[in-house]
Amino acid sequence: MTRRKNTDPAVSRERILQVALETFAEKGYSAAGVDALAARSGIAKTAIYYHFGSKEGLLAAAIERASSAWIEGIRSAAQEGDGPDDRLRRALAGMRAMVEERPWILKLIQVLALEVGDDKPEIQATIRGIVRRARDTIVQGMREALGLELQEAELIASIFLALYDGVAFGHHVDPDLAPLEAVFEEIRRVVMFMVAARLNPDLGRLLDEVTAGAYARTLPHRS
Amino acid sequence: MTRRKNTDPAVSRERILQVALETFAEKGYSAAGVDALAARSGIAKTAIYYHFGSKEGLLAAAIERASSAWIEGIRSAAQEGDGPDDRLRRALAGMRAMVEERPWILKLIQVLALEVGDDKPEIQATIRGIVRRARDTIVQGMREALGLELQEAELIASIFLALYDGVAFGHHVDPDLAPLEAVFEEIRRVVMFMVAARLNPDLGRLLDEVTAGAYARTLPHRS
DNA sequence: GTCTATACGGCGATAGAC
DNA sequence: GTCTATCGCCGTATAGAC
Repeated sequence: MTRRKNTDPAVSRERILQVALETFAEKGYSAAGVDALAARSGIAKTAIYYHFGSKEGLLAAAIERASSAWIEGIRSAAQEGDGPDDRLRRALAGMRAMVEERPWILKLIQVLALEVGDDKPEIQATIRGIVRRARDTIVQGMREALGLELQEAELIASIFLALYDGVAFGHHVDPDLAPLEAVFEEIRRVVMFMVAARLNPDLGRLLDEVTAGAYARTLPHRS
Repeated sequence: MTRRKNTDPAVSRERILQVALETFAEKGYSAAGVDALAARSGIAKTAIYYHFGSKEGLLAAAIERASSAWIEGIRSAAQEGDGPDDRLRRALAGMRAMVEERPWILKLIQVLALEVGDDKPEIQATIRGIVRRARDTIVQGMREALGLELQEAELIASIFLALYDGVAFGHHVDPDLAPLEAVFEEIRRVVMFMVAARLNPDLGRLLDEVTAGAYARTLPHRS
């Protein structure tokens, strides 16, 4: 009648992932030692290596999980919206909340991509998967919101995503650089601009002319 | 008549900085050991600590130098342009060249900000200084190009910078996600849009209406 | 003030017995 | 799966030479 400590390996995996994510978020990746993770999760250090192969593998697995929840959260928030404009607003509200309340998710993704998995094809693939999924979710969201296939939807989604990443990074570096309220409002207008320019090619050209005209009006003749 | 090994400490400093930047760029920050840097530069390991205090301090110093040259390069490229439109094009060409040819500069800045100097006020200050300088250079560039003080110029510059950072990150993660050619062309239009919307407030409102109209036209009536 | 030699503690990772 | 032991490397502190 000996009680086995852990009948299910999945339980151990979950426990480690949870502790790892908490600790990485709290203290940063490199500052969180594997020994400490093992102690905190009550699981042997070597078991971590058995499950995830390396500390980097652990980070990748933890991020994989967290980013899925994160993408899904924004997606579902957007889906509650009524009409393209409202959907975009809700999506942006969700994205902004992430930057303000859970900045470590994006931070850890960036750390993993920049420092850790630079020459590990498997980890690179994980990150690419996350980025692709995020982009494809945006594309799908635009498709649903507009009810049609947008030209260059993937390009727009990529830029949208890049803008978000960059804003999150900038806010992490210097929260006072620009107020998030204004930044996200401007992102909204920029995204609307990019979409509108594709919905009607004439409109795109018109916008180009209008912006060019704005310059010309400002500078009647140079030198 | 003994020949002193090093009459000038600045020479040592320069040598280390140069080697460090090369090695960090080549192998990544954490993968480049201080031992290797010392061996490659022919300077004792502990001398590095004498000059820069820590490995992080060394990275900060190396980035400080590199980013100055990098900002200045883009700034001077833009200044050769004739008129706002041409200046923007040249600046973007310079920025794109940086992403393609020297991606490690931005990468190292991001690493320093995200992982390394997360809780070291001095290093945080260094990074903020770089970001602020980059943003202010953009603001100044717009001022010179347009010949007037733009409303919300700092907001626009921040978003421009964020967009650039994000694109560089995305390209590092997955070069095939979106072609740089198209991405930078779209950035150009987005920046022009943001600027034009400020040059004439009516124009800003018009653009909002036009984009809103584009949606309405696409979806005459929902459900 | 500039640099070197030596030594230390800690980390990620591995090997082998259970 | 866990445990113990161990390895090699890294960043760092210190004492002292020029």
